[in-house]
Amino acid sequence: MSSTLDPDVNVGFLIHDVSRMMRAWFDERAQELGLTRAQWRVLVHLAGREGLNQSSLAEILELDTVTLGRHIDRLERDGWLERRSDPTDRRAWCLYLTPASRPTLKKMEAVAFDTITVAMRDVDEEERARFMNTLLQIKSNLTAVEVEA
Amino acid sequence: MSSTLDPDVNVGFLIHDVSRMMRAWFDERAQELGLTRAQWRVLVHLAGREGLNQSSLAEILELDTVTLGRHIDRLERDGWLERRSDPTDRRAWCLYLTPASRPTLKKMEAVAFDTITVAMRDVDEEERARFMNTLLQIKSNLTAVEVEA
DNA sequence: GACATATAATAAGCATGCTCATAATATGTT
DNA sequence: AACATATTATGAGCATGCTTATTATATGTC
Repeated sequence: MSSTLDPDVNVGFLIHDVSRMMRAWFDERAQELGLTRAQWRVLVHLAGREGLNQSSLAEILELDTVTLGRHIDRLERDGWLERRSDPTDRRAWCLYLTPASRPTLKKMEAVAFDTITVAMRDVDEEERARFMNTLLQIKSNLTAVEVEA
Repeated sequence: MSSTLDPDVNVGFLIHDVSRMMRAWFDERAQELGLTRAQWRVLVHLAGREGLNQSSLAEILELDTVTLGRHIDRLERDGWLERRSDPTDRRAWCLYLTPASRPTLKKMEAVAFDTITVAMRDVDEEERARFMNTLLQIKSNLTAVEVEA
């Protein structure tokens, strides 16, 4: 029978496992910096695009506005970003990083770099490039189907 | 600067995204079958190894015993598996699929197959094999580091 | 201007992962 | 037998993803 469905080599399970393991590795090292991986992801994508509102950022992150809203709540509470009211739309908030978050983002980057270094040990440059390409292809395939549906 | 840390091409974020998107795609199609992806994963790994206790199954799934315990609660409540007391260890439960779960597992397999088919569109056999190998390598790298730590 | 529709954000609540703490039982040592 | 330690499972509580419903405000149409 096809190996596709063998749980030990099913590519879906494998991606899920790898994702979970990388997350765990990263979170363990990043814990002392006071930001979770998901929170960091929000800040990274906000950096350089400040002034965005929550909906736009949610779209970039491919997250729900609800899910992002909760992250923003906690990030604001903990002093990583600011909500400023939008002068042109009273429903919306404009998002800005606080000065405090810059150095922490730098440190998180180093942890991310370490994570990738460990994960990719013994995977050469060519193989990494192929791997990334396949991931991008899969992402694009799934995005395409979603749009159709 | 290294592209490694660009959020749009960071391999960690990419794996995370792909994992999330595959999960969403799968869950949407599997919803009517009454099992979530995570629950299905538990049942698939239990099938063929019945009589296991929760700790052993948690180890196979690389899940926490707490996390697995909650899945078992719901799976038992919904009639997908049975807990039978272990005659040799009064702390432990032995786990068994119910007859009802077999046909549903078959259907879930079909959904899994479709998921992979969609995700892997335009990725040829050789590239798939390379992709799987890299995933396995990453998993092994992360497992190795965990053991060291 | 009034009404219908769309958009930005939040509230409530579920599933899934985790950690830390606890209860019950096994096991190994003395 | 008694005690210390390990193992099996659960309880409580947090973070992160989701969906559905609601509130407030914009926008487009009559």
